[in-house]
Order: sequence, then C-alpha cells, then structure tokens
Amino acid sequence: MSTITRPGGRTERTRTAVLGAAFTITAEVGYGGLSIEAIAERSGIHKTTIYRRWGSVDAILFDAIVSRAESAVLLPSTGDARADLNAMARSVAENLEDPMSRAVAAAALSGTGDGSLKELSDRFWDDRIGKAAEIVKAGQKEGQIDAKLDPSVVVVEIIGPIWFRVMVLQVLVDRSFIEALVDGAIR
Amino acid sequence: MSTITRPGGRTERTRTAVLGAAFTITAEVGYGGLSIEAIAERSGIHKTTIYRRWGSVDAILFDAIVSRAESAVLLPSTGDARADLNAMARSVAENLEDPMSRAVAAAALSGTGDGSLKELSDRFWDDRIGKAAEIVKAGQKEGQIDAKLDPSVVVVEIIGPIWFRVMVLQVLVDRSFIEALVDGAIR
DNA sequence: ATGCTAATGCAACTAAAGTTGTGTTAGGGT
DNA sequence: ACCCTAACACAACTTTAGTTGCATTAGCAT
Repeated sequence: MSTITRPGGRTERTRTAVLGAAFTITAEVGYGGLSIEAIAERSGIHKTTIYRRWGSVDAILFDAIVSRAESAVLLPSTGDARADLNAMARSVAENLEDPMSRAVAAAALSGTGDGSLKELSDRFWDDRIGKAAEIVKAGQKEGQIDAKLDPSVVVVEIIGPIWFRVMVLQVLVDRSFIEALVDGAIR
Repeated sequence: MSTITRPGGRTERTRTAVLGAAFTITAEVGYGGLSIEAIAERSGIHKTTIYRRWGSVDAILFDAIVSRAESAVLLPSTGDARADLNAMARSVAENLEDPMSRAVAAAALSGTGDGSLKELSDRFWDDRIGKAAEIVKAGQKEGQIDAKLDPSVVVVEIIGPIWFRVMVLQVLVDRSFIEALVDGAIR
C-alpha cells in the first residue's frame, strides 16, 4: 500500500470499487456483517485480488478512512468560543452517523488491537481533540472560559457524552442536549 | 434457555464450563478472537452441545452477562451527592476494565443489532442510568445540585467521557479526571 | 508500435466454521 | 431399584473463509 508502482487507471478503479463496496455493505449490515467475500461479490473484484492487496477487513477499513481523511471536520473559530464548540459538537454528532465511522470504531473496540487500526484511531483522535482544544484555549485567552480548566478535558466532556449516546445508547442527540453539554463543560 | 426442563448437575456444569471458558478467552484475545470452537476446546464441552444450546457467540455473551447481573454496581447514597457520584463514576470505570463488559459493548457496536443483544444493552443502561439519576435527584432535593438540570443528562455527562476515554481513546482514567467530570456535570 | 511486468482473474486447493444423524450418559420421576 | 428421556458426545457431513499456482490483462517505459 505504501509503494504503489503502478497507480494507473485499473489499479485505482479496483481500489475505488472495493472501498465503495465496503462502505455500502457497512452501511447495510455493519461491521459484524463485513466479509471479504461479500466485498468481492459486491465490487466485482475477484477475492484473490482483495486478499492480496489488503489481506483483511480491517485493512480495508483503514484504507477507506485514510482516503476520506481530507474531508475531515472543519473546526470553526469565529471568536465566540461557545458558538464554536456548539458547531464542533454538532459536526461530531453528524459524523458519528456515518456508518464507516461506526465500523472503524467497532473494529477498534472489537479487536485485540491489530496495531495499525489502533494507531490510526490514536492519530485520528489526537488530531481532532487537539484541534478542538485550540477553540477552548482561544476562549480562555478571551476570558470566555475559566483558564483553570484543562482544554482537552473540556473537549472530552463534550465529545464523550455525544459518542456515548449515539454509539452505546443508540439514540439521536438533539440540539438542546449538545447545548447542555457545552454549557456544562465550560461551566 | 428460557425453559430448562432438567437443571440438574450436569447441565449446570456444562453451562459453568462454557461461560467460564468464554470469559477467559475474552479476557485473553477480546471479542474479535472469540469463537465457539475455541470455547469448546477450552471448556472441554463438545462443540455440538454449545451450538445446540446457544447457537452463537453473542448468545453466550448474553448468557454470561445475565448470569453476573446480580453482581451489578451498587449505587451509594450517603446523602453527599458529590461523593456518591464520584463513587459511582469510579465503579463505572472499574467495570469497564472487565474484559467481558468490553466484549459485550463491542458486540453491541459490531452487529446490525442481533436484537437480543441490543435489548440487553438497552435494559442494562436503562437500569444503570436510572439508578444513577436517583443520586442526582436526591442531591437536587437537598439543594446540592441545581434543580433545573436534567438528572439523566448529568449522569451521561459523567459516564460518557469515562466510557469514551477507556473504550475509544484506550487510556486509563485517573481520580482527578473523574472529579473534574463530576464538578462539571453538577456545575 | 512493441516488450516488460505489475496487477488482476481464474480455478483448484486447504483450513476453519457450522450442521445433522445417531448413539450414549445421567437427571429425575415412578 | 427401575425406566424414561433431556442433555450430551461423537463422527461424518456441508458450508464458508482463506490460500496458492498459473494464465491473462493492461499500465507504462522504450
């Protein structure tokens, strides 16, 4: 995956087909229903090819996520920390509705820690929490948020409950819940 | 499972052996590494028996959890809401370190919702959040907590970040983090 | 255009998961 | 003590997942 010697048309087409099929199937039956054979059938790509290029379902998920990494959540910074955090929280909730995000999360939780997936997960959250913490720091600089609070703890106080509600309790989050979270986190 | 016509010695012994093996294997390799064949080998119970009585790994997990349901978290009520919530939060964190809890959570997240597991998960959380909310309500009655706050939201504001840190970020929670959560949740 | 070979397709194989039919063991009632 | 049968063990089977050797296709360089 790291050294693509021939990134021409066909190689890219099979990649697109496989990742697309993985996405579709995940949306339909979830991580538990994902299998390489199913992806092969859906994508029209022979299973041998998939086994040789990726080797496992988790590796496909890894690739799929990395390929969509550029479309990450954009963190606003209007100067109003409370509004920015609310917008950030909403984008987190929306992103969690993405079946692929769910699948990757489930994969990370299911495995013994395949290693690469754990690493991906770590980097993803480091990045996202770090960026969100910048909003908190800006708010502290402006005096909108208590300077004694740990920025990353504030972020987890917002993201954690959203994650918990959507993924564990499996109920949708409404606007008022998010606002309550933000208010509680910044006191 | 519902109508046990002969709950005598042998039946109970195989049940204990199977659930015990399931627990041990889960602790070692996690949910992803669980298979009925492995459980059969470890427990010494023939795989045919397991397939006939349970039918799937998820059903075994279901049974294992139900059989330990009585050893649930005990919710303290000393009258000091803050202290009680802190104790509750710590027990949640400790419980999450239980590999079986992780496995059930992963199973619930992995599947399309096998139905029975989703139901188990729902009942489990309804019960736990409901009991924890009682602590909050008591605190509100005593004037220790703002009466305008939604008790179940307060509970999720405490449990959610703990869950998120342990399960997603996969880092341990320390005492100060828990205290910060409780303080934030009850303002 | 032509040749080289990475990438894919195909079929046959091994391994593991899951199922079914039949005989055996041991609760629990009489 | 005896019998009945639920629960279990065993073996053979079917199905699905994963692997390997070889033929074919199609990027890409010359």
